[in-house]
Amino acid sequence: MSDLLERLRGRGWRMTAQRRVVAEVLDGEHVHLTADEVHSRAVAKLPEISRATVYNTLGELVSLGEVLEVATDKRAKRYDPNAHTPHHHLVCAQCGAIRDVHPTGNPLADLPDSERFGFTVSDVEVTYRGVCPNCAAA
Amino acid sequence: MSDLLERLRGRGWRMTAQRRVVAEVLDGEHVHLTADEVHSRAVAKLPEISRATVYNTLGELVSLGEVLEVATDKRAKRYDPNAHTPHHHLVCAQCGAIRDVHPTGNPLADLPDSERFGFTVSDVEVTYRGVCPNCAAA
DNA sequence: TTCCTATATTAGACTTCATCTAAGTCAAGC
DNA sequence: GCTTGACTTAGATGAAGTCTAATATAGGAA
Ligand SMILES: [Mn+2]
Ligand SMILES: [Mn+2]
Ligand SMILES: [Zn+2]
Ligand SMILES: [Zn+2]
Repeated sequence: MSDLLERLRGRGWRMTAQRRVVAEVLDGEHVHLTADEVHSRAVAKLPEISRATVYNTLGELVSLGEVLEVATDKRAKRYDPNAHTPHHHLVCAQCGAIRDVHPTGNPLADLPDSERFGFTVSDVEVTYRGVCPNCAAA
Repeated sequence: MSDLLERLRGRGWRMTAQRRVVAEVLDGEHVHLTADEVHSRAVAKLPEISRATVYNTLGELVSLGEVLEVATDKRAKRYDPNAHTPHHHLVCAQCGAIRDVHPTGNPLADLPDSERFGFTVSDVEVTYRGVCPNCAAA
């Protein structure tokens, strides 16, 4: 994730303790935290960081294309640092756990012109739903 | 939609003016209204209907499987009366307009076992994004 | 038809998630 | 070290949705 920090500095981002901590919290694979979860974890490293700054920073990271917003359930949005390798999501309908997945096939090619209603289609998002092994065991 | 009313009555649903009006408002193709939009349109037909009743009724219709909740953008949920013919959605990124679409292909088959992480996968939802003709013209 | 009651409706308080504001702070260039 | 415009903050505000407890009514019973 210091790649990220380098890129951000290069883009003229002013580096602050708060921003560094948010970026650190977002490091890892299959990471899809809510803003509140990011805030809790950030507070553990930097007790005085405010919710507003977490929201501001996440919003900036999204604008810069470094983080994706995902809205898999109907609750709080989640933030996905895996923005540079296209992927889709597999969501547990019970506990909300999310995994990154890479299906084969090309869903964009599967939408015939007759089903495009004159839209310019640029993107497709596939969400698989099911029950995770943990929830199935319980 | 009187099909719907018949089915609901058959299931022991107590028929009230409010429920009838909500069901009427949801009639049609490519209908994906927010709860607030349903309420506004219902008020036009039955001025004293409350927001709580609209939310209650929509929730019941969803539980009964007669209406689907769709969360295509990060704003209010939308309610989709087209629950009996499986379909996906094409969303205008600018104005939020939604069309029902029927892509070819079988995305469930496109998720290899190695990408299922032990989940029991039961459902897949495909959301296409683009710009509608209206927004492209403007 | 009238009565009864379980079910439905209502206004408005409350919750959650998110954004905004205006005052204070500080990173980084000079 | 200064200066300054960008950053951070607490708390107010807003939007979407849920809950509550008082009131009304659909539809079956008599
Ligand atoms: Mn992801
Ligand atoms: Mn639809
Ligand atoms: Zn689970
Ligand atoms: Zn549009």
